[in-house]
Amino acid sequence: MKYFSNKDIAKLLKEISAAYEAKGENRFKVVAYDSAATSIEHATSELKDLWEEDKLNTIPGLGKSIQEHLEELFKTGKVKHFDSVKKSLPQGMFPLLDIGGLGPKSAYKLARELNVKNVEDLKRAAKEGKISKLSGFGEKSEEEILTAIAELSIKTTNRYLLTEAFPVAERVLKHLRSHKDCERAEPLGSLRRMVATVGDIDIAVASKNPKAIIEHFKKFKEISRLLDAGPRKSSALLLNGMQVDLLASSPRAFGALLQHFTGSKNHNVHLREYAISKKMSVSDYGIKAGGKLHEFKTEEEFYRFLGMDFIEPELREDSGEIEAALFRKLPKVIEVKDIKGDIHLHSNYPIEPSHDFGKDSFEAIVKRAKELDYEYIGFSDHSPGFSTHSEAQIIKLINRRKDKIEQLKTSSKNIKVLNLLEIDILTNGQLSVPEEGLKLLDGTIAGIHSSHRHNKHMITKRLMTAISSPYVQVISHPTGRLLNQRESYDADWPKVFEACSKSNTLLEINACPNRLDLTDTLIREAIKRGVKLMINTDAHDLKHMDNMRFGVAVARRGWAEKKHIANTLPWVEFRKIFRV
DNA sequence: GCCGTTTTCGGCCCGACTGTTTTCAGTCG
Repeated sequence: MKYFSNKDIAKLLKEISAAYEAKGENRFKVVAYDSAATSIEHATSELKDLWEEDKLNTIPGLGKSIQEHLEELFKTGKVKHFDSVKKSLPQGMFPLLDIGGLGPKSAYKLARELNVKNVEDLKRAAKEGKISKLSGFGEKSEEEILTAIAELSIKTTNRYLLTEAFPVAERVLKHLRSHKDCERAEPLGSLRRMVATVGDIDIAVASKNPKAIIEHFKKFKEISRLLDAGPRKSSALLLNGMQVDLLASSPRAFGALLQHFTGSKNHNVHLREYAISKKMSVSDYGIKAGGKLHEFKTEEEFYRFLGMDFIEPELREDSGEIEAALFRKLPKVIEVKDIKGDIHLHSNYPIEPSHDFGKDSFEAIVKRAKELDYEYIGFSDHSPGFSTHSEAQIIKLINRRKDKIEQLKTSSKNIKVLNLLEIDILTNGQLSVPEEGLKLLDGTIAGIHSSHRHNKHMITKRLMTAISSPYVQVISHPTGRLLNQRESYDADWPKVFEACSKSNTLLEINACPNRLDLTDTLIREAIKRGVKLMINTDAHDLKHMDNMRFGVAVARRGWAEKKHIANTLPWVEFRKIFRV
């Protein structure tokens, strides 16, 4: 049977939402399906896994009815009710929903009136001038449709890594800040919330002259097409296919704008519903209460006015943060400055020829670590190939490297150095370095680097074996995901967490921007189960050592506090984890 | 269809922008 990924399911629910809207169903039902779909798109666990663990109800917006439909989907591969809903409509409307600017109503009308079956048909109809003849459509909309169809191919379907999106945002910000009336310009939306991947770039500007800012924005060199531009809001598609949304407001009301545009959407909806219950009304202009609009320069004032604590952007996912803020129960989440060391670092030390190793020397890494004010670092080069070396050879190589690192330990002032290796958890669960070799090290980081497609049972077994080893202190990138490339593998996480908690094995939060692994939801789950974590950059290059902030961000999204993260400990405490 | 420090019934965020209109519907975030 077909595997249904979150993406597939979200698309399916969006189609059902569109179908209901086209049919003129209760609009709240339409919204319910749509928000369930959005919620699933943003979920960081696969729904199939959650369903197997009976935890579908942890996804906001999935109630009894949709959960039952999903159960049917996972069991039988289809949902009879969905099929019958879609069947009563022209099938050609669904492919049209991908076209920007076309919603359910328009897609339905076009599919029905023009009998189009797909995007190609619609393109032909537009070129023949058939669309502009329909009531409700005109020449402009016909033109818009053709443009939007042309853009389908340049608009990438993938979401962007934070490291891809930030530089683009920086260029837009630089352009905006060059205008004399720009008082502040900030990246918001999922970028500010540090979601692992972002779909577009949202930017807010504080200015006494928003109109001038919008005019200035329109002149940004990288704009391919302006999607819309009003007096305070504008959207544009860039040459690289990314979309930028810009919102400008007076500095007086910038707090509410920051809040509004940071999202998430679900957070805002929940917040506004709460406001209504208190006879207030929230918008991006401020908070209306007692017939008066209250404006806020900062978000702190904004949240305080609603009677709650300030909520860090990374927490705004409508996963309990509003209730926590009301009851002063928000976590004091970890910050970059709390980090005292980074122990997953790859050097250019040639442990064996033709090995995957880092770009920089031990010495250069030590120097950089000192600049970052770290108290300790760990060299965790990959272990020598298991299949290409005998045990004796592996031990010899580890010994040789040990000598080099020991020298470094004595010569390095003001920073402690750990002699570690990142070893492989082999397909049979065994470690890639024999016990005698492990004894030569201060500790090990173990990770799965092969056979990622093993089933849940096998992966869990492999992880459990590594966790139970007295020589393994840390499990690296525990889910194995590579954003936009490879899904997480499946493991029995509750079981893994329990084992880690018992053996005091640390789970890594890998800060590499295309990993961010553990994921935010698993971090939160792990913490609840008493697992200790640590954040490492897995740097293969000095520059990568600066990625720590992404690891900290994902930890924050998982509600991690300083006390949950082992490498916030000072050296005297931290060393106890290792054999030093 | 979802959800609950406002309720298990009866509500459901708020506003901008566009095009086709003569006051609004559709789409988007």
